[in-house]
Amino acid sequence: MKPKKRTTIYDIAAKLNITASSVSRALNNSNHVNEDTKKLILKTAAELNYKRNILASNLRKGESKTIGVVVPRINQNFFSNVISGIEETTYSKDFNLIICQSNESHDKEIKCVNALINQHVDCIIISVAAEGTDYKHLQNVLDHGIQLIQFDRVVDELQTLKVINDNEQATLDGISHLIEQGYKRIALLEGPQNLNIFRQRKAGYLKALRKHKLPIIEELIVENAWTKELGAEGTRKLLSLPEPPDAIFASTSDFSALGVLEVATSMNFKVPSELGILGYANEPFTELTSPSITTIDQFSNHMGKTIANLYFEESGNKDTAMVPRTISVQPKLIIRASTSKNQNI
Amino acid sequence: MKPKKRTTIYDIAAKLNITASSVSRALNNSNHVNEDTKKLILKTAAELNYKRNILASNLRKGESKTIGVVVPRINQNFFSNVISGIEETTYSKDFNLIICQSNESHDKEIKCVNALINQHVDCIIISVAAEGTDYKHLQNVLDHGIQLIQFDRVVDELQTLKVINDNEQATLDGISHLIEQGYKRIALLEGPQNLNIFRQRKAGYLKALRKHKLPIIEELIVENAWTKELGAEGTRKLLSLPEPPDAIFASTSDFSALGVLEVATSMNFKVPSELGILGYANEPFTELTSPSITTIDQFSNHMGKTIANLYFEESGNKDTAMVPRTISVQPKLIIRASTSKNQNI
DNA sequence: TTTAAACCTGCAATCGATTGCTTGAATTAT
DNA sequence: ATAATTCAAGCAATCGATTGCAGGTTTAAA
Repeated sequence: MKPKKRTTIYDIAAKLNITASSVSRALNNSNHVNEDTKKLILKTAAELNYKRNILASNLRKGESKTIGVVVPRINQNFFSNVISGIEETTYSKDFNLIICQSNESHDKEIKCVNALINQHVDCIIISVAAEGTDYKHLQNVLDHGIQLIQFDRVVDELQTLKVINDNEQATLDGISHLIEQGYKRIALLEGPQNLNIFRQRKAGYLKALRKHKLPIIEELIVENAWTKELGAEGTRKLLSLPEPPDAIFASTSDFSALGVLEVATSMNFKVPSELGILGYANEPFTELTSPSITTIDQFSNHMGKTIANLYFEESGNKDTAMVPRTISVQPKLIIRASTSKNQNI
Repeated sequence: MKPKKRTTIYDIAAKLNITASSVSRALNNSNHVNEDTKKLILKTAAELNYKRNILASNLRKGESKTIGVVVPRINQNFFSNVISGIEETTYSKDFNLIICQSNESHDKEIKCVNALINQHVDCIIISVAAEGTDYKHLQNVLDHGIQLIQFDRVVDELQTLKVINDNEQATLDGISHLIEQGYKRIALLEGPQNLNIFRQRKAGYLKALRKHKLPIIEELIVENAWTKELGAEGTRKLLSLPEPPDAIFASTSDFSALGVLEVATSMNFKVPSELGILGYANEPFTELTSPSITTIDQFSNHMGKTIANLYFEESGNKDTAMVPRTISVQPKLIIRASTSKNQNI
């Protein structure tokens, strides 16, 4: 690690006996520089292996061309796909991406957000942690004049741009599909109700039952069945009931659905004939289990692109004030074997 | 987005009738400031919702406390786990992470690396794209005095810090396991040989065969079977041979192994009794297929932490020159049903 | 009481790039 | 040939934080 000094515009200027101003203008392709000198400067810059110091440039220009992303977990399929989508768009616009993960911890989320504010990022994209009900740190982002875009797990009260899946509609579609297949006692494994997505999925579930005039049975609704283990535990209880359900909607995730499948198999319930299973998220493994699991695809990569585009669209019109709005991406029901009571798929 | 001006140290100084120097010193907890004024400054800073401008600070200090990461794909299980591991460590050290993906494109990789150099990152962590054999851009990183750490897919010739899996040993273990199970005609689906990891896996395969005195049969070695589709295609050819193999090592990935499994099933080869399958990477789905797939775990999250720690260790001793060295993480063979010819697992 | 040391605080330069303003030269129009 | 315009390039301030040096005050030591 020798601290070899990097060439600056001054080095180039000195070598060519001109001022740094001209060098800067040439490098920014301004038309206030003679074409010949511009070429000469560019050539010299290349020779000296010049790399613009973005820190200085951004400081001067008061922008950072950087977007911060905070997600619960980078290595969760849905989020890494969203990030990948965001990256594809931001890269094409020459923006940098700073990635943080909250690990579902409210405290870490706050620290990450503050770190990003310090960095003077132009925008913060966030999907909030499961913990926490207090969102001063997000209000703080807005107070600093930084664009804030929430996605997937959003805080309704905050006036920001939001990109979400239509969880309620997707669930409605999914449950309706179950009912059409002939399932009548449909259980719900629900997630923490402080997160909007889980509230919406529950709402979709209830709406579907009402729509099809099915009774809502309290004992078929299991709280907080987020992980595979909790999903399995909930399923064990459900299937031990005097009148067990004939279908289970693992609203929290496909992992939970996997737990359902494993318990069902071990308790000798036949899937899908005796028990239908509906998951959420279209994790890659859902098409590999036997039977494969019916689930809901969230178009995560596309969602990432939508988010990034939203930012650039919005930052385009600096004159008009930001209008808080929500873009809803329509998820898609992926029908597979685990819910095909009637036909073979 | 109102361009609300952010408070600077000058605002604080003006309010308290002191100079920015003192404010700066107070904020940096220097002991050259009176305790009382320090407290007052900190209090005022909090009141004014002051956030240090890292750009200015870094520009002045000539450091960025930022690490750049370039991987082929963010949303690939192995890489997102490594990134997650890196993040956990860098976060605890107050460093930022800028993430880029090359999408396996050499050109994009070069652009990403240059963008990171522009950003004045302190370190670049990279796993190179499959494309490309020319690594001037990485040499360029070193020439700029930026620490460079390669991982997994490394370029041997470059004198840098490297963190790798012992691919050869892992493969040796895997193939030996196959042989012990009684498989005798073991095929290899190999990856692009410009990548070190695939060369090493091939080397391990050959070494294992020699060690156990098995013949090396050219027609059982299939080039470039990287994806699930290519793996399937290669398998179709292999299983159509007059003397088909009795085991296939999908050295490129578990996805390729999945292709093998699907083709084998559709061609009515019984796994594992008639065909053993060995994958690589321990993707989550490998334990969900039927039969589950034997594979090799790379301890990706741990690898990420190792990489980040290596950087901080190295940056600790600025006085001594960097000694290029390689840290080898030992992967682990995960034995599952797809190779259990003898016993049931 | 005098001298030395310790302690605060301010001044001003610095990091590298950008940009409004100005000047001088070259070009065009009258 | 002279005035008007265009063009190129330089000057100097600016973005916000940091830091070596210097000046002034207070405290401790002689």
